[in-house]
Amino acid sequence: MNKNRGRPRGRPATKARIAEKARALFLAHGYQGTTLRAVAAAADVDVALIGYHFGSKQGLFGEAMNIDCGRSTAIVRALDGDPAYLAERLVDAVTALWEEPDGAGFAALEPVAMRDEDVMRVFREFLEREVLGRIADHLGGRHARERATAAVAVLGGLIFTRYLNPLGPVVALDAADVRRILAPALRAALHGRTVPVRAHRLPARLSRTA
Amino acid sequence: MNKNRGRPRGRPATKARIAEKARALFLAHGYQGTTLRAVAAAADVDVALIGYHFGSKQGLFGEAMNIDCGRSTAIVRALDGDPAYLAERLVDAVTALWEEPDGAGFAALEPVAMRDEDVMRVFREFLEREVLGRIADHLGGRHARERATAAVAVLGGLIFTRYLNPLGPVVALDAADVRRILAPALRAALHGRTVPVRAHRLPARLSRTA
DNA sequence: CCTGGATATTCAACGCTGATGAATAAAAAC
DNA sequence: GTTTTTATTCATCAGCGTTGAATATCCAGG
Repeated sequence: MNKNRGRPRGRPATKARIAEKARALFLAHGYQGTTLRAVAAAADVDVALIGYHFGSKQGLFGEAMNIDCGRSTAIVRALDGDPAYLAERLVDAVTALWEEPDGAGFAALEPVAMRDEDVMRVFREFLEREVLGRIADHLGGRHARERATAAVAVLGGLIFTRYLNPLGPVVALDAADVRRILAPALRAALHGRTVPVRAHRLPARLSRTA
Repeated sequence: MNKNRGRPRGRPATKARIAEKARALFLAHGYQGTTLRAVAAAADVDVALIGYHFGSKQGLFGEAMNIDCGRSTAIVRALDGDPAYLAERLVDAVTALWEEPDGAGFAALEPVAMRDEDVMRVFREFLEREVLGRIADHLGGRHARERATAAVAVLGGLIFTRYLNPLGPVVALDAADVRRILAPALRAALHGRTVPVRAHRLPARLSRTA
């Protein structure tokens, strides 16, 4: 009568394996693009076991993507340290600012923040004065303010797509992933590199598309 | 033999009625929250008729939301052409999308957009489905989705800091300036470069500050 | 007027999704 | 040694978007 049913022998870390495979699939294909059956197949497990361990797809998502952040620091302090990793520290500072564990982060005012004009103005001033201004001062040089503006645009993009108007694929990342994939862009913004190849021919080429 | 089947008498504007009801439902419940069967029921029509008129759910969304012509396709068209200037074309496509001269751009819904949860949701789905998905498909390769996510974060930053919650220094730029200072960041995001120097020492260095 | 294609509509089914209750086997508690 | 708790599979559900076929009306050519 016996099939593969019932509790298996030993203590296989099945739940952890499911979460691990789920995380990889969520990162690769996004939330909608990842089916529970695909996760179950990757973990070599029945679909129903996911429901047993995690309750629902959202429960699996929440647990698999569990943000491990436990950092708290201001943007300004990110300016100190090795200039080579300034971009990484700035990205980390933004994520840490929201995802502070003890409810002290900006995450508290997340849900309704977008509809409140006052909150948005606070935001604007924070980005413009605190972030942009300090970054520009720190960078120095001829085009410091332009480069700082680009950097703030990138950081604002992180804030916008992850917290204020959260996009699934951005939320799916943990803080380390965010740093990894966004730091290169922020570094390019900070360094203010121009077009690396054949820059002089750019405008003519682009005039048609724009 | 006759049922309710076949072409009805007269010239009922069925297609327009479907799009109209669909638009209301998309705004009320979002893309995922709106089922084709609900739309069909609201329009007093069979589900299959939607497929006949609009091809797919995405087609219905595009037509109902008027983002099919010259809007989402502007992003798609930017994908064609010299890969070396893909970043420039994408930045231009976003600015052009808002700053279309004849009032046809997104600028029309700008003032109230931020406070309207429904508009934001549509916007979110536009970014996630139309922009991120198409960029990921176009890039291909192993980390295509990650790189597309980074790119959308950068483009979202432009949208956020220039249009939705306008920051003075960003608004002060013209379209050419925006392209010049933001294209390097977007290019880095698209190429998905990792840390250029001493990458292996990164985690230890950051653990203190972050 | 008649006829034949083009058009618009419903019907019926498919394969897939996420979810759930029941059966079962091992482990843990008593 | 028995009972309870835990982990797992199986079988099935309703709902989803999509598709092929049937059917009724419109419209153009004779």
